[in-house]
Amino acid sequence: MSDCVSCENLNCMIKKNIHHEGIQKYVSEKHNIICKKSQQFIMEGAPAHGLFFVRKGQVKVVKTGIYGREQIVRFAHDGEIIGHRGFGTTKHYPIGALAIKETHLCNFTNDVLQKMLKEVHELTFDMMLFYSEELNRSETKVRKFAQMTVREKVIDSFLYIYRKFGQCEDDFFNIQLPRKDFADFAGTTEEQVIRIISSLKKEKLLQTSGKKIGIIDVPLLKKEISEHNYFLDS
DNA sequence: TCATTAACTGTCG
DNA sequence: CGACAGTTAATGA
Repeated sequence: MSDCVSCENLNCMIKKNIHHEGIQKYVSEKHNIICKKSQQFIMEGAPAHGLFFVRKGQVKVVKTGIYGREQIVRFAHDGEIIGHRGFGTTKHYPIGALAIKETHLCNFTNDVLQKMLKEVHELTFDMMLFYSEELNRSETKVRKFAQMTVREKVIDSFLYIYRKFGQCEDDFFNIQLPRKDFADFAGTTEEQVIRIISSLKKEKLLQTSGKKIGIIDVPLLKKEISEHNYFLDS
């Protein structure tokens, strides 16, 4: 349970490199944390105390905007890293993070992680790939916010959720999010999201049932935004 | 059951 | 397109 050897999460880069010499002693120093639904485990602006790996669960990463408006920076699930920008020279977390549903986390202090990265180079390489991807995503996001209409941003958000979390055979996302969260992620308001959802429902591209949302026709929905945007995997 | 939260609608600037 | 107000539906203590 606590040592990564028996961990079932194959997406985790620690797990991937667990066979390397010398990593074990660091792994034994990590902390296991269990967060209940909607529990916040990183406070924006709080002193950084390491980095979190999602072992199992769903997390949203949040940043408070200038007018007190909340922006969802990204979502994360099994195997992904949270709080990585608090690592290194940064002394405070620039973001907040909270569990969407019950989530199991592994926490490494900066100190332990630093030693680990200096020793296990394959892990360092995987970290670099992660940072590189993150940068790529945020660059794409800048363009999205600058050039897309609200409708396109909302659709894009749905496709992001679809890519990331998928949906079951009944065509509903494998994650439950209130409309407000879609709004905070797409950079608009809850009302706009609601309106776009109902118009997409009329077009038979989307379906809802209470809080559940799902895409009926993925290729068609993609077409809705690819008219103006050369759609790359963001 | 009541009280709170979330989903939706209409309107206005 | 966003902000506000107001109604209805769902949720849960």
